[in-house]
Amino acid sequence: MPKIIENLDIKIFDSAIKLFSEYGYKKVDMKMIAKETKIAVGTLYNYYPNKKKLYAEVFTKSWEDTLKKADDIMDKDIDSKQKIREMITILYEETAKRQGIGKELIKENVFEDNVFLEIKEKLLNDIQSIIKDIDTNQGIKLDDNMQKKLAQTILILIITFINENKNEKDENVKFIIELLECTYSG
Amino acid sequence: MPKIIENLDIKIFDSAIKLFSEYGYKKVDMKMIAKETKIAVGTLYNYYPNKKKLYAEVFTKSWEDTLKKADDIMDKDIDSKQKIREMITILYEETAKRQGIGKELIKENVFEDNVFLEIKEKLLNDIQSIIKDIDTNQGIKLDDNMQKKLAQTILILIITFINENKNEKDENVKFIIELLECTYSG
Amino acid sequence: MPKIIENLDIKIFDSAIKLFSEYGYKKVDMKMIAKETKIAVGTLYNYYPNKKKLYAEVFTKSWEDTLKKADDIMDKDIDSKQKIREMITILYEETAKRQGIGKELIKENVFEDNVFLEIKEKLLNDIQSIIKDIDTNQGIKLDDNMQKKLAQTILILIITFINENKNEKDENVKFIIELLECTYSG
Amino acid sequence: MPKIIENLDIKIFDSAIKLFSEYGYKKVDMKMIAKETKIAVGTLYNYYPNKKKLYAEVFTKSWEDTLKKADDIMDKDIDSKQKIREMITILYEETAKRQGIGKELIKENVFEDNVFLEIKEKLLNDIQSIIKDIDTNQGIKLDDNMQKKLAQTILILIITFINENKNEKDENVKFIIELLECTYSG
DNA sequence: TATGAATGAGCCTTCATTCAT
DNA sequence: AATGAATGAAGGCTCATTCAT
Repeated sequence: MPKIIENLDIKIFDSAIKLFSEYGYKKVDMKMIAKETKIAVGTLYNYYPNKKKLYAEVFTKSWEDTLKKADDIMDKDIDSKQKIREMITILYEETAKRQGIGKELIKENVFEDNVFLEIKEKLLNDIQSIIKDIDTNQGIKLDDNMQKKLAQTILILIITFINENKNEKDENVKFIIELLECTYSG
Repeated sequence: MPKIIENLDIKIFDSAIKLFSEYGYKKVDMKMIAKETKIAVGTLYNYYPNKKKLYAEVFTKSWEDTLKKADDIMDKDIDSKQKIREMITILYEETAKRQGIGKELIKENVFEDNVFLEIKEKLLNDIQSIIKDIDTNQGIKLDDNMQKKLAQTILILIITFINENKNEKDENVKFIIELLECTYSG
Repeated sequence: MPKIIENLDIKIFDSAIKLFSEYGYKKVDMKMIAKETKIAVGTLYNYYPNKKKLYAEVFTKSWEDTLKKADDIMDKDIDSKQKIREMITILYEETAKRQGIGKELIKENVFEDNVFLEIKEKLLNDIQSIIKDIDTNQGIKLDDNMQKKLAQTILILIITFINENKNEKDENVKFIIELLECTYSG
Repeated sequence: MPKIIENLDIKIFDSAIKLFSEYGYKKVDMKMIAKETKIAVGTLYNYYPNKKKLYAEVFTKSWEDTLKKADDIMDKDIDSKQKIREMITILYEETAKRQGIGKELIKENVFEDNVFLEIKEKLLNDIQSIIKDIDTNQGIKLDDNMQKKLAQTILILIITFINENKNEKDENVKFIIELLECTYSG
């Protein structure tokens, strides 16, 4: 068995997530990631073929994780208002963990790469289907385009508030929830 | 014999705004701006000390312009619901003109520079004061933090929808207005 | 007028030809060329878009030069035997000037780039047409494929002998000429 | 438990010859050779100290093989004209098998290593001694330098024609033979 | 002041080789 | 002896900025 550092892919991933979150894609260079992981640059390339792919991986995986947690909530047997609350809360908390990475969802022109568009689409679809779910439970019927815009609103507000109003988690979440509820009752 | 060019600072500014709007900060290089202005690269540096400052200038000025237009609407003697509508519409249209530039408001960590934070703060303050105005007219009293978040929401939704739902101007504007109105009635 | 180094394209070209001749494509790096030219690396890229293109330029130009000289001889009003002699001699002398560069004609798989195949094709065509010319003058009629192989033979022998039998210019040239003449008389 | 593999040196050699023949020195990397041999990269280094040496080995051995076959023909009891034919034919066929490897004989400055010069020298000596043999049989006396150049010519033409006129084996061989015969009769 | 060529730090990526297991 | 992950020097290219004219 060869020289081995355990779970190096994960360690690299973690360094990358940390650095990308803090500094954003551009300012992080491969040497930084290697240094943070305490390995040589070349080693990175045994696990991720290039910087963009590494970023894409970090980006995708972390959002997928988040979505999984959101889905888990959807499956819970609780009333739909409560569901919304928990959902927004979990999305908020997870996104907060990786600030710099959430933002890439907005500045898509940094990457012509489709990975980002795809994951965003997927993310929005998921949120939208959660909204649809809630709609059904509440006996309300918003049209598709409305649902889509609502999903976009939720996502972007989460990202924005995390960055803008750093220490107001509870108010931020409350605001988003109320906005959503108001839409239903309005 | 150096040719003397009149209003060169403005000409450079115009080229810069055009290019940054279309391609965003990163993809525009100083040569492009020089070429568009039909001057030499070196000349740029006689008017703007570096790329970042030039961008900041462009960014600031163009948003200030927009805000002026929004203020004009506030001074109009029309009912406050109509005001909201016109306001959102004008913000939307102006922002749409310079996509690439609007987005920088979100990805602020690209620049450690405060110019962007400052202008954003100013922008939000202005929108917030417009909201406050409307509040007063409607006899409603939202607390400051609420107002601030509402301002943030409006701004970010405009930027987002312009980028995401390009050809749906009317629906986009309508959605934002309704969201806002719902908040008041809710 | 900006800072300027006169004929820098030519100076770079000359450094490149010198280094590529001596060390071959692979071993020469852009920094070496810059250093030899006494300029910064970036400056190279103002004149040649990348290493491969620079090499291609050097390669093409130097062979075109050689061919021009060969053509001049073809136009001379001398007997065709004498023509062969002068032709081979000039090809030999010119090629000798840039050893390392001649050899690229053989190891074409280094570059998938067509520039090299094209210039080789052109070179062989030229030599072949010279051969055809001589044929006509001598009242001999070799078929095309034969002429082509003869052209290949001349070219490759020149390159080979220059590299292998460095200090035997006269014998090398004589050998090639005799080989060619023997073909005609045989 | 390390698995012990029999004749691993030979297996590596075979993989290497196959890959170098097909792709040339540069494009083949150690991982490819390891993969082809179905062993680990590290294992290669237990048998060959580095890539260059492995290549040199492959190169040397395969040419030695070829030469042995050429020698066998020399020992045959057939008329010398026939000998030339068979000799050229066998050299051609063998060289064709390993294109990528033949070419290294020309671009020797890729390697400062002497192995290539040595094997080339040996190869040329062998061909030259075959020529000498033929000379004697034909009662002709070419001087040494002439013989050497003839040997160089044969070798280089074989390599060249294989690469340039891929599907013309018979014409290629015929051309080389005639060139050689013409020298004798001229 | 205008010019635009010159500068060079900086960054991604490759791959032969090493070495812990 | 076999493994294959880890290493890191090396090299191509970019582009904001400088500065001689």
